[in-house]
Amino acid sequence: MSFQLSTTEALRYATGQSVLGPFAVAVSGNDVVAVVFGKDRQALTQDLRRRFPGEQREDAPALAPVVDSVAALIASPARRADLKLAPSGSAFQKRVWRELQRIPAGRTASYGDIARRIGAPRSARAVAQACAANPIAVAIPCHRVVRGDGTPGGYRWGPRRKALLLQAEAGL
DNA sequence: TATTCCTGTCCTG
DNA sequence: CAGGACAGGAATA
Repeated sequence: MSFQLSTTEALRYATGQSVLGPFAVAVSGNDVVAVVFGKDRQALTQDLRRRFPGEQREDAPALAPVVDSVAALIASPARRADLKLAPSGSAFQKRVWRELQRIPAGRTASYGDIARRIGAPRSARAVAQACAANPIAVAIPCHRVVRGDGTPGGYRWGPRRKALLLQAEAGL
């Protein structure tokens, strides 16, 4: 849940535009801790404030390269992003998120598949819940998880974004 | 096809 | 602390 770093430095964030709409990226030190979508700046900062109750400040100049990297990743989700990710969550959630990062671009896995791979074969629904709680959109590819029957399943950021992401990495 | 139960988390009262 | 809601799925009737 909450995490502690050796520095007393506040969380830094910046916003940007992508092919899937406005987004925000938050970093702690050099680690990306969140990538979220939202309809405008106000919704984005409100989302961040809800996720990270502690002190935080906008730092657009310093984070410009990170914003560019994230925007490029959203446009081409199949590419390998050189971002250091540090999502905070429960042990179960981290197991799920780690497994998601092993799904190759252009491929999908079902919620049940992920549940089996982390050794919790009955926990497909809990896996879906963990996907929904994924704090780092696109970079942790929760969009590559679909239902066992092949239908898309849900997506925290809307079915349209999920479909577009999958379509973007389908042709390789 | 419709019920029922299962699993881990989060939100509410 | 109890109960319900979830981005699912397997088992059962």
